[in-house]
Amino acid sequence: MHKRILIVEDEDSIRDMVAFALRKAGMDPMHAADARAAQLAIADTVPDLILLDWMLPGTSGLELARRLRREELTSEVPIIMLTARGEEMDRVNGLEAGVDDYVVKPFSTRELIARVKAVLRRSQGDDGSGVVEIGGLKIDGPAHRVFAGEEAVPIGPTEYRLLYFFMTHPERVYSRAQLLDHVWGGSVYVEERTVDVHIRRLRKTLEPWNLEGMVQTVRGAGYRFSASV
Amino acid sequence: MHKRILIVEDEDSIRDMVAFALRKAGMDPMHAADARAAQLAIADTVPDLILLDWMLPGTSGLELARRLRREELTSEVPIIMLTARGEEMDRVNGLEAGVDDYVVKPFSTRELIARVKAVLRRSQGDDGSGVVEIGGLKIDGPAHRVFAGEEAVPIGPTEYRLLYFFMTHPERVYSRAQLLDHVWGGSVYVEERTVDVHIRRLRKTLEPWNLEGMVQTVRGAGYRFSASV
DNA sequence: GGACAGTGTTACGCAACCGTGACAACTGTG
DNA sequence: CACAGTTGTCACGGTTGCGTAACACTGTCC
Repeated sequence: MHKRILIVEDEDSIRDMVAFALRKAGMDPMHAADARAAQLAIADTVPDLILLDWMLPGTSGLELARRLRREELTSEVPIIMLTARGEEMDRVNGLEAGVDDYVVKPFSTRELIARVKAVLRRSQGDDGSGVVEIGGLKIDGPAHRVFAGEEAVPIGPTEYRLLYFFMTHPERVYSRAQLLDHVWGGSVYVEERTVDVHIRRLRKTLEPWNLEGMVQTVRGAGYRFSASV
Repeated sequence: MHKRILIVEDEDSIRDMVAFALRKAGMDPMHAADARAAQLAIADTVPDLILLDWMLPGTSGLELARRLRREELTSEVPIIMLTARGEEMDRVNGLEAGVDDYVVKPFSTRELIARVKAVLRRSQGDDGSGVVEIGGLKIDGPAHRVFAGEEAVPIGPTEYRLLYFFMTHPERVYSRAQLLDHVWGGSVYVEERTVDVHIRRLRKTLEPWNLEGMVQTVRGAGYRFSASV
């Protein structure tokens, strides 16, 4: 789950500091010194988040943000602005341009990482409410309920926990042992094949809505939950 | 509907001032001087809201907030942080830890009370009138009455409190322990199975209006009150 | 194409969980 | 003090969901 973060910043010292912090936090930093380099980098690989310096040589950060919003590929990539103190006045313009958050220089790397994580969380549907929705399937943690579209899905406790884990960790393969750890809780011993059976049961409960394809088998590796069939 | 507010603050003067203001506003203040005392107080009775000083001797307010969020019983008790000016930098950390609001010292008691009320209102689906209506069932807090459509529903004290809690916290699962804490009040010890019996009694009182389906069992998790069947 | 490992499917016994009715203790009232 | 209303607890029975084994099936590698 290495998140790719593009840093658009002309000062080397700040760029290196941020890159180091991001790498330490398990993310994958790329960088560009100005707007042109940023667009080239994005054309190559669309990042999961962009850290954008307000003041850039040539095209300003604000102008770049506006452009990125207009492009289809980048219209949903979250942007965090790096601003110097005193530039805060322009917050309004930033919000208008679709910026997701601000960090005021000088900032601690801890604060930056916290904001990056928060924005990433928000951008992936996890808004902290405990409700996750993926491909027509919705799971409501607090209410302990599952919906396929508008209909409630009857589901047992273990199937529910399994589905909840999958929906909060989609697009990723988990071995039977890992699933036992996360869903059953590690301290109890059950056979690995038990996972298979519950996978089967989960598929069966999703069958009436033709969603059983979301639970996918990866031969020799485990199971994956995915929106795409 | 006396709301229990826990004040976690080591300075006597502030604590007393806040307690006095809260009492005047019709709430029920408890207090603790540090994190340890706070946890003991909570173990006795889960409050409806926590006022938490940022700087505490020993465990910091932030750390305590994180802990409380992890505990099932207190995971949804709203927290308002009391911070000194200049500590605002750490807002990010606070939001991450699930803090609901901030009040910056020095604050007026009027402001504090306003925030407390706002947060309390937000934390339960209460618009302030004390009257809640869900799916044909209406509960009138001030009048201490329940209506199914136009008809009054005869209901006992405990059933009433249980129903009131459910109707102010619908669409959400509560374990028996949580219900005991919120409806019975925490400081008394009763068996968890007692909840079952009162659930049963509540269902029976709602039966003549075919509303017993609103009280739902979630096997292995607890009970939920919901308009949808 | 044959052998084998990996996976899907089904059936079954068991344990956990929950609903229900009965009952005794408690409370307040006249 | 008697009585009605209310409450907490217990015990029993039924149901649900669970883990496991056994077997069928599928894909892969030589």
